[in-house]
Amino acid sequence: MTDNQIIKLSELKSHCQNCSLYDLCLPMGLKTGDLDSLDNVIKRRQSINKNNFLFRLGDSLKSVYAIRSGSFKTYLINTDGNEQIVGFSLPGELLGMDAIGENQHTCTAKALETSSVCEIPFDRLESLARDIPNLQHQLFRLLSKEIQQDQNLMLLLAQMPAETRLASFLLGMSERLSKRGYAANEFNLSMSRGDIANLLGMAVETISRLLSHFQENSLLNVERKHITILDMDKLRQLANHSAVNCSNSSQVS
Amino acid sequence: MTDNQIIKLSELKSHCQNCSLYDLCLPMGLKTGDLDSLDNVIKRRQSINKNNFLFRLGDSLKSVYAIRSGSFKTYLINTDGNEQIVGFSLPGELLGMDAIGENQHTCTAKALETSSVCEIPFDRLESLARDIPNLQHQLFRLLSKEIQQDQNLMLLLAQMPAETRLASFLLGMSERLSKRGYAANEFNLSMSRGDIANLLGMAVETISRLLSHFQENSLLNVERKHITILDMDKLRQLANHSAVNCSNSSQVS
DNA sequence: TAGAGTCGTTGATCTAGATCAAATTGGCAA
DNA sequence: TTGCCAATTTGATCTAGATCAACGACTCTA
Repeated sequence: MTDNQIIKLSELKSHCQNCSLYDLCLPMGLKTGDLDSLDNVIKRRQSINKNNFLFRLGDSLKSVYAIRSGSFKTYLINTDGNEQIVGFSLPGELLGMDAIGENQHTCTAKALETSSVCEIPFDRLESLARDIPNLQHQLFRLLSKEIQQDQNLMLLLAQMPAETRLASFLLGMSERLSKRGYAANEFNLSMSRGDIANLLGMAVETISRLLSHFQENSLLNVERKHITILDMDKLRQLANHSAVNCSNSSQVS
Repeated sequence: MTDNQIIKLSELKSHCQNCSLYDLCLPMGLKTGDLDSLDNVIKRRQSINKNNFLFRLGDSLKSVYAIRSGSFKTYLINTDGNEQIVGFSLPGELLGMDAIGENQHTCTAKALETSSVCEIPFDRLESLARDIPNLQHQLFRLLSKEIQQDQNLMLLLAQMPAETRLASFLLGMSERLSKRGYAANEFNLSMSRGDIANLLGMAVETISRLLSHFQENSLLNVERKHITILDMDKLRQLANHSAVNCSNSSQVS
């Protein structure tokens, strides 16, 4: 690799236009000129180590964050002091929009692995949205999509048995990851069994047992965090043909 | 009542400025000039009979609706064809924002009783939001508030026992109704036991038993749909000091 | 590289709340 | 009014999945 190429590479990495997540992230559907405006607003790259916080419940809203790599869990703290995970976030998703209502974050976002994000100061994003109708519409879309996702998760929690919940969760992860260019049938879960259990309203033991059970039935291959989906159709059947997108963060498409 | 008064009354009823829900509804925080613009956009008054639909899953997004009187339930249909209620909506709340993401409604809104709404064409609202920064911010707030509410309901569904769920639901209804000027400790539930059970992910029988139980313990007085809260503190305790706002519609404050 | 702590798995038991069954009440159409 | 249907209540039973318990496997630290 020549010096020239190296320079180009670093240049590539620093603009929305050339970001590999371009069509997943906020810029989707913006015209070139508008993209430049957005580009100017974004504070690029910030690295967060595993178990560190991107923001915490109660933090005042300064920025929203586009995830470049890694993953996060977002959770509430209930009155007993326990966490309730409300979503896992993957690259290309926008995190932190929850705070707009109260001007402060209503949940905490913790890195599940070393991750990197683009920081977007919110006040500038909001004023930019007034100048770029398309961006305003995009933001409305993101928020309303998130509501839909949460509602689907509510449905799952309110009336689906454990098996359906887990199948639906795995299917959702598979779909989201495949959108990001990863294999649909083979991936690593960055979150613990406990985190999955918490999100789905079940006990860790039940998650573990179901995974073993899925493996016995040749639906999955489970090797610690590494999941291989062997029979997608069967999994879909168990999931009632509905994959939950438990992102609790905003996805464009 | 003189003719003159009648005329004035009808005039009163037809403008946001004079609506009794003024400070609950969308106009909150807008300046007089901006209010006039909003006023011009609103198609006033539409009456919906019990069990009729305000919109249905799949309908294309034309308008959002501000509830003037009555109440609605909003629900999804799961893959087995069963409904999953995601919220109940009361006067002063905005219904239909769910549709922005896909440009079509992702849930169905059905009147629980004869109700009346103000219809607000969405395209005009969106363009108005670009001209009125405060309105744009207001809309962002509404959407993000709804996300918060849904997340709190998720927490309830994922980790709280039946008793806490119902107590929290009743507390939420009480709080919302009292904001609307009704008594906090005495109200009518417009939805059936079955609807409550569905929202909270429980069986009708459990709802019924718990209500009887609450009554035995002098927490409540239950007479069919009419609920009187006798011991608010105790109810709060059972609810873990968290009231779910299961509005699935947007509330300003 | 030993030791401690965390995470995951598996088995045994228990229980909150579902499901099934039946009686009671109320609302409403004819 | 009567009769019917839907909603609610109450009781009896059953079960999915929680909880408790014990152990094996990884991972991090020193």
